[in-house]
Amino acid sequence: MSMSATPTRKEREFQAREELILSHARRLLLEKGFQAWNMEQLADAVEYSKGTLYQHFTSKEDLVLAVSTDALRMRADLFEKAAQFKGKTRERCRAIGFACCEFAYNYPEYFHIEMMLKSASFWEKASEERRQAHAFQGARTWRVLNNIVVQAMALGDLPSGRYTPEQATFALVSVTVGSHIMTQEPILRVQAGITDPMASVRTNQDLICDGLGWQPLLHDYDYASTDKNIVKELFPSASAWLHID
Amino acid sequence: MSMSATPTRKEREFQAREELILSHARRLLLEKGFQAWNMEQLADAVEYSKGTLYQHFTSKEDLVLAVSTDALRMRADLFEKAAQFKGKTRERCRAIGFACCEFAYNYPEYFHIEMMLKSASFWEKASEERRQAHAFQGARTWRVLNNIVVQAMALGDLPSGRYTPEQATFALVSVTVGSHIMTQEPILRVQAGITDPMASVRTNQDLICDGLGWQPLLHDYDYASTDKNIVKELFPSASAWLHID
DNA sequence: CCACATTTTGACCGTTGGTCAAATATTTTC
DNA sequence: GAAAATATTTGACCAACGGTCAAAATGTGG
Repeated sequence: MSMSATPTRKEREFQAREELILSHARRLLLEKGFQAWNMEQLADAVEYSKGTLYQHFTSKEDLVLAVSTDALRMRADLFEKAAQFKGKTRERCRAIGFACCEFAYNYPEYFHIEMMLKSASFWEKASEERRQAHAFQGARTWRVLNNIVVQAMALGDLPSGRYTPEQATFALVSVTVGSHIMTQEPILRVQAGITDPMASVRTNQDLICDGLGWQPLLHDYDYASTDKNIVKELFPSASAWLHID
Repeated sequence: MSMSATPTRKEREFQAREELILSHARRLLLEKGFQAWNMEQLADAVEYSKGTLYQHFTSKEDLVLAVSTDALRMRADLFEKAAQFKGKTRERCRAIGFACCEFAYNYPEYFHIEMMLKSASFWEKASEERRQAHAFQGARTWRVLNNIVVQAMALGDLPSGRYTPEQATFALVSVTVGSHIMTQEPILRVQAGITDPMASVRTNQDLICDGLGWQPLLHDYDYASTDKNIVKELFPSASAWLHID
């Protein structure tokens, strides 16, 4: 019965078990999607019973939302790290693009899950707590990118007359999400002749930035050098998904 | 036992019933999504039994895929109609943008369903016939847009050195899908201050076109006149979703 | 060692997608 | 036009699964 802020042994055990459950659920989601596994199987995997799972999560949807929010938190972390990059505003925006690819490489199932959250009656079945946690992490990623856009306009790198910062940020978010989803569509990949999905995503981001008139434009500057620095300083492990010919 | 190509009475009745089922399923999907209705309820609605439904569709997923493909066919029809617009290549591309908004307005549930198709184990449960039908309609929409891009490059409206036609088409498809999905996200709508979703989608398409250097650029030409003509000639009913201040 | 509190369990429930033998309707045959 | 043959429709039934809860197991304090 501790009144202190430090967790008791019980509380720590509870937390450790929750992470165990989440890690196994993440694996199942990655391997099988949402439908092709059930709570019984997950209970077997973590070596607890079904009833115990429901002490941590109100429903299967609540559990999946928790997995998704965990991933979203990591993405926000990567975004904040990328935003620290020293350079012009467009270079920093570019660093965010790398962060998003780094994330997508490590959590390839994430966008699928995120799409499920939008369509189904997921939100009704999830607990209020987890809904708020998800919204909070989503707001973090938005804020990081929007801050860079605001600064770019303040500095004059990005024309401020035609589009509001929010419009520009929204365009970047939309093209990024859309590109990640579309690159994961096998049929479209063949039609569009895509061999390097991450490169396609970043190309589309460049198109939006150029369309916004974000200086310096793609072909007026040596972004190859920028990219080298971003990778070296922020994402040394990016070579796993970065295909440079 | 007719050997002729014209359908017998039975075949016509079967076809009519299939359309009845599809129209009720479409309504249920629109009102309740995927989970919040079951095959029993659909059977009641069409005044047939569950068993009869399964003579038309191999599974609930197969049925939903059929609804989705129907919608996709209408979209392809609208695209082909829009591509006929007389004008510069970028104006025709713009007409496609209008077609997509017209479609999204009439089938607001479509993108949600389309996202379900990507994530879940939908395809396994659907019949081979319906899978092919869906791929065919998808290919139609791609082709229409890609043709315009190819022509634009041939005419010199669109620089052909930097991006391939497929890359340009892919960028437009990605930004469109991403924008439609994102505009349907209530939280993001507040964050981005979006009051007119369709306008946001079309703005993002313009940004990609400008980024590609598709002449004439957005602010070098009187596209307001173009838009008036597109609406008048192709989509007279667009006033329902077109908010012009 | 016992009494009490907490945690864990898995049998059980309701719902739902899907099946199939029986009932019903339709067509063919004589 | 009645009986036989064929085709269609039905809804009871099944299995799978998310979720619940009384009982068993475990832990705790005296």
